[in-house]
Amino acid sequence: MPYTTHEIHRIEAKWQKIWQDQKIFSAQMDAAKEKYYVLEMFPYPSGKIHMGHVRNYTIADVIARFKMMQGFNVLHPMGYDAFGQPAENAAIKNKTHPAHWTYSCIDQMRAGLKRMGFSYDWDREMATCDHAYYRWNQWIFLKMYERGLAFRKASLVNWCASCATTLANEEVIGGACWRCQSQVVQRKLDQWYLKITDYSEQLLEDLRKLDQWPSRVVTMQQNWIGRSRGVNIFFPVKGGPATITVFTTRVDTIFGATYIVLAPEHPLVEQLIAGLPNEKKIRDFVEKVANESKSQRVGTDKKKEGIFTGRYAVNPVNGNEIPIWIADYVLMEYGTGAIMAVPTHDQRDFLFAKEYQLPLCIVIRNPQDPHLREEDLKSAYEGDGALVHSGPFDGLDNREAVGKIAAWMGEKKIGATTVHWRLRDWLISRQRYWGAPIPIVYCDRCGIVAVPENQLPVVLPQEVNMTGEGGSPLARALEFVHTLCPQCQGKARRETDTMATFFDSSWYFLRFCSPENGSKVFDTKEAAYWMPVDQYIGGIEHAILHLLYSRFFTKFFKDLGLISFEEPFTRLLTQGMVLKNGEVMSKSKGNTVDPDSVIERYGADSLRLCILFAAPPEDQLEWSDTAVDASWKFLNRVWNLVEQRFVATIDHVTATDLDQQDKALERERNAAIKKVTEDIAVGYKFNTAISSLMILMNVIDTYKVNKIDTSKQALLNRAIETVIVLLGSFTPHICEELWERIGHKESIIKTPWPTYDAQALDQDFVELVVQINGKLRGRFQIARQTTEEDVKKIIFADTKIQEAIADKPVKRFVFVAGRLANIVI
RNA sequence: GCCGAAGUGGCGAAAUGGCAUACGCGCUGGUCUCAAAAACCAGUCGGGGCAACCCGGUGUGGGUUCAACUCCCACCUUCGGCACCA
Repeated sequence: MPYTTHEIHRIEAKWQKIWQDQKIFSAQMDAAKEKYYVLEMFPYPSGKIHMGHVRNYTIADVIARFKMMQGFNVLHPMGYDAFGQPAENAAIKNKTHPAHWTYSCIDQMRAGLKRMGFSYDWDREMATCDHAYYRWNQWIFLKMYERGLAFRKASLVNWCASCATTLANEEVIGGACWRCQSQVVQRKLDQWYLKITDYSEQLLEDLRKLDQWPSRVVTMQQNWIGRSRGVNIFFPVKGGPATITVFTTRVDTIFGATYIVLAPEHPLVEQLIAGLPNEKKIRDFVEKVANESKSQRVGTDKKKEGIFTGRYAVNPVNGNEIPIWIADYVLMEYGTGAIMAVPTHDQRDFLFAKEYQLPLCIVIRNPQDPHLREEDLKSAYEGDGALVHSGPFDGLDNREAVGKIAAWMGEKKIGATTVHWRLRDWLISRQRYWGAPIPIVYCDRCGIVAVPENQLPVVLPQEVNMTGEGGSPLARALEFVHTLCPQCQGKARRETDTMATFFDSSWYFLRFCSPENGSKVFDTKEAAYWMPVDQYIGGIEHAILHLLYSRFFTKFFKDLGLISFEEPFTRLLTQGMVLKNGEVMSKSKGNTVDPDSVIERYGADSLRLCILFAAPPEDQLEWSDTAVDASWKFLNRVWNLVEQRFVATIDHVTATDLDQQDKALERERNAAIKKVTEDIAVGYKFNTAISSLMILMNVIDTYKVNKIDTSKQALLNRAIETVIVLLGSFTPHICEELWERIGHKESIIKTPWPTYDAQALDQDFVELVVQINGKLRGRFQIARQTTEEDVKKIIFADTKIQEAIADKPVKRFVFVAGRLANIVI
């Protein structure tokens, strides 16, 4: 029977049912067995699965199945990151409820996942929009609130007008909303924050432990956390009473500071300009900058603009009086919102100083041009050199001077060494409906009151009027809003913002260890056994957002004493995107390929094989219809091989004296075991693992069996079995079917992973490459153990080699046993 | 500007410093067929040669080495991240 489309569908459904009925992938804690936790970043349920999901989950599935066959106790769960704005938007558009929309998407998604035959423990399936899940969000929030890690503050926040909600810093990509790409503006609002900055040091330090993460992800996190060591310098304002604190990483240039610049939003601005003659002009300027969006303000080629306050500060190292300016190129969010300007050694300051004719003073001598004068400078010199005009530090190398000047300033109490972080606290309030309610109540008498633990969950009300406009929808659900204060029982109001959905996904991997637990956020014994996740797999787009937040939550749980490890994900794989015609597949570009349509024609196995074979997991993958066809052809070959050449009545390999053909078959069989095992284990090189199976197939195809000789048939049988077992993780349905057909009773998953015989890999004769001066000049079939001396004799006796050498003297003879000889003449 | 990754046939791609292009696609020719499809067999980096074989060749230019896709230096291109970060 050929491997027809009809047959494929029958077989795939059959085995999916068997796996389900027998609970083959159900994971139970077992202290006697070594665990392995494979997890892919759980999907946002937006409808049917797409090729990106298929790729992500196929990679994970191969790893999970491979580990199962290697005898690990594998946890491989799946769930849905189900809260979020798209559900709300879709509900508004289609006049339905977000819950309805979300659960119907989940149904479609689950069906798609099952059709692919993934090895999930479906008993652990969960969705974050279920109150059995999000009540623990609320619990975590309360624990953070108790410890001062969740707090409310009024400040400028990122606001996306099109999404009608606030955004975390991590959600602003290049000045635009991560979801809808509209420009983000600043708004002053009272909002809830998580104090992720308390963990800056740990989040940075522990990156060192992540040696099995892609280095670029580690680097991106490093940059995001952005530790910079420097000095806070205190500049007294002439005529007092204020002191301006300036942060600098270049304290070595302090003697070259010729003016000071404040950010327009700097709190001292008001005090400094009050009562000055040009007060109004300055205020107008501040106003003008405030009205610019961030991207307008920091636009790449934008000219720096500023205004003189009329006031002066005293440089504490030399007593120089320097003017205080306000300029748009200084940002309130970074450092202290005030800088000392050193135009000779900072290009930004240089451009500004030239624009407004401010003074320059060289303090680092450029070794290339030591006599350069200020008036000849074409740009700032940002390199190294010896200090000049720097009082007691003249002549010092500027890098050495950094520490010395900082120490000196510290002693004189005119500066203090400090560390500045780029990481900001995490804004989690969202003015949207479809999210976990923040468990807080506002009481006129008691103020901000946390909802007591025993009153959780604060359930999201069903009936809400959503328009996508006019603030939090929950604020209009009066039955929800009006409540009693847990402390005084007086009238109170609930918090009507919901939590950012990244909160939900920051701890789901822990919940998967005990998803049914109704009394605790997670079972600590289960978590101690299963966690950390051994292999995490997902897209690079989460390099900062989700992965940073999850690391933060993990550290928080450790501080709560619930877990004992620091990092949630031991090894991380970021899979490449799936492209069509050179562009990322997306609905808006209209270049998607529906996995279902491929499955319909070729089956899930061909789709899986095609995706695994086309490119290494981390690389981009260009989708090709012909490649699926090729995968199907290959599986068809395997199918026909079993049908036509496997003889079930012969099952033992008895022959001991193998001929050349037998040895070649055995060599390829063992080589395939070695290659597939190593390729999966070392670098998830599925593409080359599969190619080695194709090579084995090619050898099997040419292997001839004498009908009378049962030992040859036995060898062939064994080679066929090896193909099926090794292929089993890649294309599980067809392999289970064939495995059963050749007489096995148990699932292929229960079969131990095969081992190879190193001796069988050795060849009696090897091809020795002979080079002359590194150029290929001949090949010789030589017995494997031939010594260097004997090789020399054979080679130099060869007429072609003799011709090539001619009469030139041999200077050197390089010999690599079993591989190559190089004659240098 | 800074940081990171990558650049190899017509295409997807492969190569512990040791035969460049494995494996697959596509293409060409053949077997089978009335014919086609499928399947199978052979060929397939460029140039020269009837041929054995020779020459060139992994983004560019240098270097290290008996030997470089691989290591080092400089540059070009593409992609990704960060970015008036003081």
